[in-house]
Amino acid sequence: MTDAPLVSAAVARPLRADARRNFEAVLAAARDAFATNGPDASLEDIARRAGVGIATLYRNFPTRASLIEAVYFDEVDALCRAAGQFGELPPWEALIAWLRRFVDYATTKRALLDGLNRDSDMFRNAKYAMFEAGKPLLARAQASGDARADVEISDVLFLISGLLSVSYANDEQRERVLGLALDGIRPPRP
Amino acid sequence: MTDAPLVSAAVARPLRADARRNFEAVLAAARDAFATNGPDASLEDIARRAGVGIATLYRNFPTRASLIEAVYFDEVDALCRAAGQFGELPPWEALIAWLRRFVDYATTKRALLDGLNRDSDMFRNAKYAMFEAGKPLLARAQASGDARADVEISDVLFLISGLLSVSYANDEQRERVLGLALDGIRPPRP
DNA sequence: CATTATATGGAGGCACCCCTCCGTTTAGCA
DNA sequence: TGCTAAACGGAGGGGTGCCTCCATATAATG
Repeated sequence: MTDAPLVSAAVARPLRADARRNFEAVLAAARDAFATNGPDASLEDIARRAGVGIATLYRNFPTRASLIEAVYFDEVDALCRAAGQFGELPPWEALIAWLRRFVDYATTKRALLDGLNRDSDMFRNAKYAMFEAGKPLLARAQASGDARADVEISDVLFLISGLLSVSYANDEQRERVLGLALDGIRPPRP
Repeated sequence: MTDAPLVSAAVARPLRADARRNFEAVLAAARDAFATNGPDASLEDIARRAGVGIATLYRNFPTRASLIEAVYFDEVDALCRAAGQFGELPPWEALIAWLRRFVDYATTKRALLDGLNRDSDMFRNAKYAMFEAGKPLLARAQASGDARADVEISDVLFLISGLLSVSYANDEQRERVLGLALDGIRPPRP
C-alpha cells in the first residue's frame, strides 16, 4: 500500500492535507458500508460515517460507480501485491496460500461486483492484473506436477470466486466444498 | 405444476377467477422483474407489468419478502419435480442432467437469494426438499462408482450453485470450469 | 500574519418508492 | 337477470436517497 498502485493510476488524489484525509475517510467508510449493506448502501450514510459532508463525498467521487470502483480497486491492488509473498513455499502450497488470501478478499468483492459495471475499463484492467499476479503461482504448481496442465489461472479464479458466493451451513462444509473444487485442479492420478 | 406443490402449502391461492388470474400474473411479472433488476425491483413496476393495480399486488403478497418467497418457491418446486424424470439415463448422466437443470434455475435463484431471508422456514424447507430430490440421483451415481463416496448432495449443490454466480468471459469457459468442478466429484482413479 | 485558492457542510428541490384507504367494478350464484 | 360478497385500481401521504448550490472555513504560501 505504500508504493504506487499496480493496477492503474486512475484515481488522482487531491492535494491539500484535509482533502486527502477526507478522501481516505470516505474510502474506508465506503468499504465498510458496501461490505455490510451491499452496493446500494446510502451515500449519505457513508458520508456520515466518514464524518464528512455529503458534498465532500461527491467532490471526490462524482458518481456511485466511481466510489465502488475506487474501493474495488484498492482491494485488487492489495491482492496483486500479496502474490509475490509466497516465493519460499512449495509450489502447491504457495498457490493455495494465495487462493486463500483471494478467498478473504472475495467476500468484500462480491458485494461490489453486484453493483459494478463488469464491462468498464477499470474492471477489465483489474481482472487482467489479477490474472497476471496469479499466473506465476499456477505455472510453478504445474511445472512441479501439482496442478493439471490444461487449466488457466482464470479458470481457477472463477472456480474459487464462485464458491464464495454461497452461504454454507457451517465453515466445515465450506472447507469441504473448497477442497472438492481444488481436487478438480490437481492432475488425475494415472 | 398441475399437482399440489411438493415443498409446502404455504402459498394459498385465491378463489375467484379474476383473483387467481391476477395472482398468477403478478407472480410471473415478479419472476421476470427479480431476474432482471434483482431483489430490489420496484413493486409498483411489477404491478404495472402484470397489468394490475398496486393494491392487488399487496392483497396477494403483503410484504416484499412474501412475494420473493412465492417466486422462489415455484422455482424450487419445479426443480424437485424434474429430479424424477431422469430414471432411464445411466447414473452419472442422470445426475449431470439434473444438475444442468439446476444450473438454469439457479440463474434466477441468485437474484432472489440476495433478497431472501436465509433463515426463514420457507428457505429451510426448500433446501431440504431440494436435497431430498437430488439424493437418489447422487446415491445412484455413487453406487455405480461414478461419484466419490465421501460427498453429500449438499456439497454438490453448493459447489455448482457457486459457479453460476460468476460471469465468465464466454460460454466455453463456463463449461470448462463446470467440468473442472465435476471432476472434483468423480472418484480419484487409483 | 495576511492573503487566497482550495475545500467544506448541509439545506433544499427533485424523484422515486412504499403502502393504505376507499369508492368502483365484477364474478359467482340463485 | 339481479344481488352481494369479493376483488379491484389508483390517488395520495409519508419517507428516503440523490445531488447541487453557495456561504463559510481552512490549509498553504510569502
